[in-house]
Amino acid sequence: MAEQNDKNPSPATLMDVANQAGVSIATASRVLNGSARKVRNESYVKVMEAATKLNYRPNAYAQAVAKGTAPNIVLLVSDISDPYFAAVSQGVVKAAGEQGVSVTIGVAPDAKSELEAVRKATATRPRGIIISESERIDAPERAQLEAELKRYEAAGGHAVFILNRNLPFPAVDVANEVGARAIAKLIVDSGYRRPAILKGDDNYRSSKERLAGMMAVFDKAGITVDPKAVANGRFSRTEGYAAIMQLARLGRLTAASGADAAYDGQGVDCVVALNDVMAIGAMSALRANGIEPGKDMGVTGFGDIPYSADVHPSLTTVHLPLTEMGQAAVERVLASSDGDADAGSRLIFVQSAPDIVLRESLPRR
Amino acid sequence: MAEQNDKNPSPATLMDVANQAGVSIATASRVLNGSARKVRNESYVKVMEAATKLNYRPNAYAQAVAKGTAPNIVLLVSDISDPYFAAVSQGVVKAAGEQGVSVTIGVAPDAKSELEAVRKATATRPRGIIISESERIDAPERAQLEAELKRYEAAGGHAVFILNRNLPFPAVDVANEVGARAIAKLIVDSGYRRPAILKGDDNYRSSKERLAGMMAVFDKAGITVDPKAVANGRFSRTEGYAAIMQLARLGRLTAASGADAAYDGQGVDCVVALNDVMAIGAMSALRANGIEPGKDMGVTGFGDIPYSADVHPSLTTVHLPLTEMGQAAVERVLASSDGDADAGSRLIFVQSAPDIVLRESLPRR
DNA sequence: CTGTTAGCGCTTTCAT
DNA sequence: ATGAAAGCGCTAACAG
Repeated sequence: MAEQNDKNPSPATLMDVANQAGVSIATASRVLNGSARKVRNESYVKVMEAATKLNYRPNAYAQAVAKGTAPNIVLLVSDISDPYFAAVSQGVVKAAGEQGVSVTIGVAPDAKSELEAVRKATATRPRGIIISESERIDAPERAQLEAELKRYEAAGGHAVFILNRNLPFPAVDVANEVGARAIAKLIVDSGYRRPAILKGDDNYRSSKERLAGMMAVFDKAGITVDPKAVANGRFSRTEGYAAIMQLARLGRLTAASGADAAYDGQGVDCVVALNDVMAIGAMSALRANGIEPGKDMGVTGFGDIPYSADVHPSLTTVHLPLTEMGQAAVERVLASSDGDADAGSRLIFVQSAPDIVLRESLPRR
Repeated sequence: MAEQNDKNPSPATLMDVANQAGVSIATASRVLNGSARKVRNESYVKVMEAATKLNYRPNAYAQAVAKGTAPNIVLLVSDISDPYFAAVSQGVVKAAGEQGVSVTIGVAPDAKSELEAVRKATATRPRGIIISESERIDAPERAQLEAELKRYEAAGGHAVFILNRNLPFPAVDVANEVGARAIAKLIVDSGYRRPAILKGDDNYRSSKERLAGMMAVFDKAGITVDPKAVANGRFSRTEGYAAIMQLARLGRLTAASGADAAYDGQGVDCVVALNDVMAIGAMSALRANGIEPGKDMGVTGFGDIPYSADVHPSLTTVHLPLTEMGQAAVERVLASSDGDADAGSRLIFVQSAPDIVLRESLPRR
């Protein structure tokens, strides 16, 4: 009575397959996973049959241990439910998938969890670590993060940031300033003169560059942005909303609110957000204050996340190649990890001239 | 001249730490990773110091191989950039993070890639596999998928579906029908009589149940849904858009288009989408046909994805606890995997009475 | 409490 | 072309 129990709770191993096929475990390994198959056709077939019959699946971890390297890359984002990250992630996953490497997505909203996440990630010795943050976080953890990643690199890993060039690692970048100039020009040309600015942390490159580009154009047009109309916040819907609520509460937005209004009591005529989700949050807040965005006040974003076309009113913004940015990051990681020595410079530019997307939130006035 | 080269390209191993600390590798393992620390305080300190100095990070894969189990769960979604999945994913990542298990997100838009993804996933022997699909896919791969997952379960794994109870695996579920009834009632009570329905595949439970719930209410209200006003599509923005375009092209939507119009030439007075992204796509398509959603025609969705509040007009829909659904899936996976034998029934209900969210897309008429 | 010693499943020389 | 054997880094009995 052979105990050939069918519901054996453990998966077939390479050895099982080898036995079943009547070959050595080494041979089995060669046909199932190895590279150059120097295996006689006969045994090749036997092994394949055995594998199919036993439903063999290589243990990815064991392979990783034996090979000393893992077939995955990890992607760290601040928030998956933010459409910006979703779009970037999509590019990462797509590109990685095409190369047969899987991606582990980690979510780290703040510096502390980010450091933890990186530590966990390095413990898995992935081919690469891609970090896409919503802002530059100046925290004590920052130095540790850098050290950790440096060690990871020294150990043969590859770290790439997306839109953050503050740390000494390769970074995917876009022509933020060019895009900013373009939309600022549109704002001016459309007849707006008193912009409120919703920006991110000054240390976050993207925010800084976008701001610089816009300011240059405003200056040239003779517009001096009133500091009373500038608000800070993280690049999130919530903070875009909060920023406007705050401005409204202080009476800065409209002339009606009296002397506190920005621009010498005239109030602002448009809200310029340095990122789409902030713009979307801002529109909601404007409405909460009885101001109809796209009508009583112009609004612009930056990024062109997929849903910016669906919001109310649809958002006039700067198109950024979000998906491509994710892909570029993967390419860089994989190229470096394929021994491509120093695969290019530290900055990886994607698309040189961001297009501006004209929609309804910034009507000519 | 000690060759104590600092830029050694390979990370410290447990052995390095043990040597450095002057203890056995077993002891080092105990203090660094093991559970019950039965280690003398003195050696504990020495090991910790050595570990810090050498910057030791356990090799997650080696641990997994040695332990025979991995500290992660994999989440398979059809599309990360879909806000529905983003919200669910967020719940999954959050819940998993709290338990110290990391999540690997895979993207599999169709049956074929899904099967592949599951195969890759099982090769990594994760604690669990959570599958969140946008529809039921009837394809030959389906049987293989089931077989694969069954094998995975037999090997001690745990598979959980989110909103798909067609396969014999645990599934997170919500009261679709109740929600559907509620919104149908709202539609009727708001004065609408000639709904167009945008549904998903009939084999996809969520779509089917929502449809059934609505139909029951419409029937009772004496409304017979005109088959000419019913369109199929996947649960995506694109297909919601396409469905409406198609209906418009056939002249079904408005009385103006003549005899082809649904409801005996009267045309429809509202579009009822069985999911939010379809509704959003539909609104865009309506506009493309000169019909202003929320004004000329009512629109409803189902799901209450975060951005449904921001679209134009904001969407009246049925709230689904998206994040909680993700969390519930994780809890089930972890509970089962913690030996909680048969942790509950096959269906995991989240929230029994879906609320309906009143916004602007369905004004009283 | 701590060290020894087997493995975990797989890859990879190194012989044959 | 194929097998034997030595690891990969870590865990887990099993003695002390």
